[in-house]
Amino acid sequence: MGLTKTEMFTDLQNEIALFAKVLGHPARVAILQHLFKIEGCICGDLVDEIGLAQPTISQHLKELKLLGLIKGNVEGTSVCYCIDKENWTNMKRVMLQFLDQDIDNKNCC
Amino acid sequence: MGLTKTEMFTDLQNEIALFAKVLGHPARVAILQHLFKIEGCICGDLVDEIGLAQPTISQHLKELKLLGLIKGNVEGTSVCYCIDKENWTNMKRVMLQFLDQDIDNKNCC
DNA sequence: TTAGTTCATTGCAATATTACAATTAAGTTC
DNA sequence: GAACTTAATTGTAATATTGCAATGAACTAA
Repeated sequence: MGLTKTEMFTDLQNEIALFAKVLGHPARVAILQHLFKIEGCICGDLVDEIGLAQPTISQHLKELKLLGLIKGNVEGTSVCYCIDKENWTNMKRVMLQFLDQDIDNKNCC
Repeated sequence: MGLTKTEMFTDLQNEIALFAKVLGHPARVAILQHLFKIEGCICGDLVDEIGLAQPTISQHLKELKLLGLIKGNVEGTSVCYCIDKENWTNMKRVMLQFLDQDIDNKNCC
């Protein structure tokens, strides 16, 4: 069906999955890496940098913005995108708490 | 098109995206959390625990297994699934390196 | 005002994902 | 063997995602 049954899961499980999902495309990973590298960015740069068409980049930026990981300020004809530091840190905290589990494997395998 | 153009991205970017993608569904997050909690598991438990149908759970387990995050041992009629510690640690390392970036935001916003 | 620039939006096609009923496969128990 | 249990596989339907051409919106420059 392509439709995730979010109502069966906890808020935290859904939150983790949403964050992970938006990171689950190499173009969005590349965009974020680039924004970290240059600390502030114009979308035109990204189209050249990444190699996908402008509408495609624009759409990926939209998804990142929707989750709050980046924010954009209009500046003349351009739009300046950058990492939303506070939301990034929050996302990082949620993901680290999930990822940084350790296990004994004493019962199995 | 639904088809990711992986060839435009680095191996690392694709690897990060693949790991993130498999974590991008709450059922798989829930499965992993459960495996961590009980340290060794039978799939039947998961169907009851999570509430999706058996084939759906089986399919999610398959994806987790494909990425190597879990492994399954046949044990009689049941299959014992558990976290693949080594691969989990590797995934964690890759993701932490990506997530744990800091930024100054001195140029923008 | 006209032309140019930059980015968002719309519309569409192709592929991917999610979910499950039905079935199969492989083992156990009697 | 027959009946039962557990989990994988197959087939199918519905929705989501990805990508881009075409277009639109907003600003700038001449």
